[in-house]
Amino acid sequence: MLAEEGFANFGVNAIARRAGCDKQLIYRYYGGLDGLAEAIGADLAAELTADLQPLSSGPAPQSYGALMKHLALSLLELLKRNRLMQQINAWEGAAPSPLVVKLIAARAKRMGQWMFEMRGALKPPPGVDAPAMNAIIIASIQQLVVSASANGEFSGMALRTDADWRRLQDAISALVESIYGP
Amino acid sequence: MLAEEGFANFGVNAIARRAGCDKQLIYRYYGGLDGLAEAIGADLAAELTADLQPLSSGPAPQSYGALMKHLALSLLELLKRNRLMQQINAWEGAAPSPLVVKLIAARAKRMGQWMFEMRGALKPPPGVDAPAMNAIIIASIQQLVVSASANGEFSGMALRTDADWRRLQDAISALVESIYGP
DNA sequence: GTCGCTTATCACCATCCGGTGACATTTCAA
DNA sequence: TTGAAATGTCACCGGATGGTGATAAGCGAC
Repeated sequence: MLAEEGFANFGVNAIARRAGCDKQLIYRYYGGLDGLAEAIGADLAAELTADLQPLSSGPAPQSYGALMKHLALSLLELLKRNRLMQQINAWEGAAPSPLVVKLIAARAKRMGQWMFEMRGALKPPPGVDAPAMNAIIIASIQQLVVSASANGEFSGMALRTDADWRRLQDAISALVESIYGP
Repeated sequence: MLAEEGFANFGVNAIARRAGCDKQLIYRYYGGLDGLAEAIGADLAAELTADLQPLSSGPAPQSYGALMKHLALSLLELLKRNRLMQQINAWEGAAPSPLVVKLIAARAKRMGQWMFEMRGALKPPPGVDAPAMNAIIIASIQQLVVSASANGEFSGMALRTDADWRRLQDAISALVESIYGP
């Protein structure tokens, strides 16, 4: 329900209606929305772990640039598929409800671990503010995926067909290379 | 009110309460929320025009790279200051209500005009997908400003103090240069 | 003054929300 | 069989929402 409709009408009544049961059961078994958020957070962390698993299994990248390219493109694919994570991103800035905050924390923790594991001993080239650059790259990916899912485009760039997305992948690849080298 | 609280509790009752008048007046003078959105849209367009005005008055950039750097940094400053525009960006992906859609359209139109005027005859270097690159740059700026205003950071990069923002400016400058040249 | 028009205020409606208490039903062990 | 615990269902509460009709207050023209 969160993945499909977001956090707009997310409440006890709507959940119970959709689940086909009485809302009282939500209070009895989860202790209200707070407890339910806890459960959803745990579920999301598990799902995220499963999604991240295959991405770490390939051959280790040879350079920091190659690593970041892999990371960026992987994140793009993962976000494109996972509508719940899109919604979390979309609602992060709009309505930071306790539920959203909880889910963001669960996601950030898991993502950080993954990044750390994959980085290993690779170092960015000197003279480049890698954390800032990476923040810019990740931020753009998040924004573009969210806008694509909401409007099918961003700032005049269409993001609907596979060709559109391939174009974006190429641009991201070129951008990462021009920052960190091949 | 939109700038401060966003679109979360934006309704006839809340507006009337805040304005210190009866909600009936909103229906009488604006024809409900739809008409009010129209008026706000027009107001936003005017405000945006005023904000964009001084940015176009400087010396014309010498290269496409210099132009884009100027555009990106200007957009960053403008967004940082204009909380209403932050809210619009934040709510674009979350809850595309008719009001948000109207405001987005009003903003996109004005921004497009501005971009077109400033570009003039400058051409990007060959072999670079400039629209895609620009979309990435603008997307990252939007996401970073929204996250900064909501959380004070993004993906582990703090965005609170002036020094933080200067660091981001430097990164954006370096990034644009590495794409388009100096 | 008094009429008519614009302006503002109030009371009210149906609907939804989160939350709670009381009741009916099932399950299962003593 | 009986009785208690677990489970499911329903009705209700106060408060909020969007929306509308009736009523009162100001105010200028004749």
